[in-house]
Amino acid sequence: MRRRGSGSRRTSKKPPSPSPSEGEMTSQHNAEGGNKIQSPSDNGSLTEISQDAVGKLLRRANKVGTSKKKTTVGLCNFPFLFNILFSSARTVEFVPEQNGTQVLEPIGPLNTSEVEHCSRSSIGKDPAEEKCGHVSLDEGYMDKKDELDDSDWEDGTVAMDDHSVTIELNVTPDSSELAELVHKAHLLCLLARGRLIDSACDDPLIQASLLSLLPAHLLQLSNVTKLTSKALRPLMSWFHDNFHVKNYTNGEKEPHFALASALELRVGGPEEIAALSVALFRALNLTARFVSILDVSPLKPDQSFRPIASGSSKGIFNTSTPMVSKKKLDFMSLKKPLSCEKEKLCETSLAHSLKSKKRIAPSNMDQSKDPSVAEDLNHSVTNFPISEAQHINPESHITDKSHKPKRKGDLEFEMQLEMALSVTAIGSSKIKEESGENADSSSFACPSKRIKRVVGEGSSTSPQLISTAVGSRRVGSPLYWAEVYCSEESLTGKWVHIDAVNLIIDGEDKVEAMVAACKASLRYVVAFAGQGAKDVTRRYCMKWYKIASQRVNSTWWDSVLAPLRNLESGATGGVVHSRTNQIISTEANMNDSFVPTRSSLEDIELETRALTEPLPTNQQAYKNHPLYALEKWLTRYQILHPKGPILGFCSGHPVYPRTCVQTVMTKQRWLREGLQVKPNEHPAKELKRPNKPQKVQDIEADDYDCTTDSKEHINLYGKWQVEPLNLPHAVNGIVPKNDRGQVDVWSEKCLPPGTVHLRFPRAYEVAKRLEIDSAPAMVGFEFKNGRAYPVHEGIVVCAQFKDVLLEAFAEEAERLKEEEKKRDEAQALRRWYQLLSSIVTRQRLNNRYNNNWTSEVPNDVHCINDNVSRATVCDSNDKNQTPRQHQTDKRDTDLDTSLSIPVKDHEHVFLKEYESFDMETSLLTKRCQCGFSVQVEEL
DNA sequence: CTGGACAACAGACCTTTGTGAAGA
DNA sequence: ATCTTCACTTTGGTCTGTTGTCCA
Repeated sequence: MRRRGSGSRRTSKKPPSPSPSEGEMTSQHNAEGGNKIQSPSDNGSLTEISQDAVGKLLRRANKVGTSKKKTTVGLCNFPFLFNILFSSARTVEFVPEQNGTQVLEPIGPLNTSEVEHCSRSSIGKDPAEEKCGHVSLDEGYMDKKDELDDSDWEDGTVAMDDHSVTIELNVTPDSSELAELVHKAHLLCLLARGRLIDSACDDPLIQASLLSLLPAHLLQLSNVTKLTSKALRPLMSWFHDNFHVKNYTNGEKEPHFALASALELRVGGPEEIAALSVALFRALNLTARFVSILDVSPLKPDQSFRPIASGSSKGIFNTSTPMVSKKKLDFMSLKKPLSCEKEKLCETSLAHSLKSKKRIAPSNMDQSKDPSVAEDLNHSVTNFPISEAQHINPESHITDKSHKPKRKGDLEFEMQLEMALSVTAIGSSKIKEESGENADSSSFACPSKRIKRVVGEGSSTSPQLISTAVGSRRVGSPLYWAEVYCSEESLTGKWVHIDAVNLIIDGEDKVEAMVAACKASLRYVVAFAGQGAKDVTRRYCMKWYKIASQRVNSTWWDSVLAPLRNLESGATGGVVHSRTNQIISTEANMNDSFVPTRSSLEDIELETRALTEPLPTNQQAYKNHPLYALEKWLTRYQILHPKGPILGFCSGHPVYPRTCVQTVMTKQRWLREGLQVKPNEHPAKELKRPNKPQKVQDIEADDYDCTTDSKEHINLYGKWQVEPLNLPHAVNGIVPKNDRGQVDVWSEKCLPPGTVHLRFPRAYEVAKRLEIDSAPAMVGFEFKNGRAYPVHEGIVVCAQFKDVLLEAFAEEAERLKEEEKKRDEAQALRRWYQLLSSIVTRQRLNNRYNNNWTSEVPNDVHCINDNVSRATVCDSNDKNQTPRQHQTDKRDTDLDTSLSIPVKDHEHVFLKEYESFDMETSLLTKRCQCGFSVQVEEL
């Protein structure tokens, strides 16, 4: 089945729960299912921001849609945006039992996995790569779409291939705006997604299940008061032995349920495994965060968006393409001896709580045994058995420094093989698509692909190999990990990076290299805890200048994160968990004096990182670098002052701190800032004046050579060369004016002391009438026809006249209003007179030249007030002002005469009973007892 | 293959204070 | 003679960011 356009989409049935419209989104959602938002400040603002962004997006897309341009990129995502945001709020008070039922619904409300998938995989990709594969995805889309303007969706091309959606992306001329909106909305989605996972990590059931699996000696970690990263290694070894990353999806399951499934099967996607590690830490009363790279669609258009996420990371997210084939799983399982003990344990612990009927073959289960765990207690990560590690997790060998390759070819082949197995479903499907052959065979058949090794220089561990097939799609990129707060890790404690997927502990400085090796960038790294979030990109990104331009406007991002940061710091800052015995009370309730909190210490740490970024190696990076500058890349109006210190060199050019870069301006520009150049200051910089055709000025310049120099150069001055503007004071009510008899009011700062700027209209006339000295205020220039025209607005007067003038203006305004009213009334009278005169004239002419005038009288007689039951037709002054009248039943042959006879001493009375109304002509005929009648057109 | 340097290009920015003829 | 209105003509050079190409 292949559906295209909205026509066919309309036929799809709606999901059970109606989707709220844009405007009602928040309220409806909150009402639905009784789910409340925990923190109004949090979700309120977040939702508002989300709504705003999504609303803009919709409007923008609708606009583009109506202009017959394909902008499917935004359209596809809108419905998901709604849903993801709902999901975000929905999870705050999450009850596992309820969700179990939700998840089991065959087609429920669009869940976030679809959103995630689509947003990760759909945006900005080539049509051929666009596979968003979920039926409910399309249905959710349909549902929302129906509530929106149908017509605006016609241009989006969504073709369905069985269970997949093809999205075509065409770049529109104003796509930058759209790209930014999509970027923002996508960010919000991923934020919400992170909160979902974080919420799942707090699930007591999952935590309890994890604890039940944990060997007794590892349980002691919960009593450790002085935690170091080293102490976590046995735990991570055990975890890594027992939980495996697979190209496996938990389908459409809601995160809590997906986590539970992964826990039960001990196999899951990277996100699930990382989340389980977080849950485990939290179960052990450790302060832990779930950290995720928000792999968001590009901020700028025309940048292809290839999600970092490999298919393996989409465990929770459903994907369009089938996940790793059964064959692959079997292949993996064949390598791994099984241990069913854990599985049984797992089953018993979860069987009652989880209704999952899915069970992966036991072959996917654990292959490690308890004894090995015991042995590994004091084992470092790098001593992990090579073969086992490789088999357990293809990526785990990355961290293995002691691994000795047999032969280069063999190693490459093995790596390729394992990568192929661990690669995402999308990856495998892409291989199929691109090579047109079996994914397995394609990956196996290319052992000659070069292996790139990225050596990460770790602080705690030895250099690690990060491997990826060069030229192939990105695989193994870390997307999710945990951060555990280790109080003994440094003087003040430290958040320690723990990547359970790749078995890396305290490898924060390796993340960037690993991500870079996968041809990705970490633009946003966000840590989630306590339903909140905090941007910790600085911790992992050493080359901030590379990502700064790819990040959204920091003001917006900070405002989005502000409420989430509070939640996050509330959860991790001081008292960690209410159920914990390990109270780390570094927070406010210590005493009144300032106590540095974890959050504030981390802020300082991140800020320090921002200020100690290493010098870039390429010159262009200095162009807009926030910390460093090369003189070469300064702009026309920039200068180094002071010129030093030199922080280093780049390609022979000295590197200066950015703080030395000062902006220089002309005297005129400083004037606008309310500043003037100090006397006897030499220009800090001279610019060559552009060679404009000077016309007459050239001739003058020839005559006065002494002025040529200043004409040819623009003198620029720095901030240190200026002082506050010293304008002449207003004296004796006289406004100091310039040589043009006006005051240049670039800003309020430019007003001479003792004067005010009055902007009301006709101010000049009012001041003139009161004989108050004033000067026109020139507020700027308008450029028309290649010339500058001064723009005047209001006047400048001495401050003491302000009130007088304002009063006068008020009186003037009142007077003008009165005059205008009188003028209007006079004009109305004139027009009435004109109208009635013309009517009478017309009647007279008709009477004189056309005896059958009555039949031809147009029905254009308008009675202004048709509710009036009386009409006075006598007018002693002007008989011609009688309303147009005609007698139908008693016609005088000489109407002119009849009209000329004043109807004195009689006032026509039109009684209701004598009225008649002609429906056809809408004419109401009123009759007086005297026989006089008036026709009135009903308005 | 990658990154740096450079050129080309497009868009943004800055510019910065009437006059003469015709008609009322 | 004086005042008011209207047409005139639609810059253009430089900076800056982006993109493509070449080369080490």
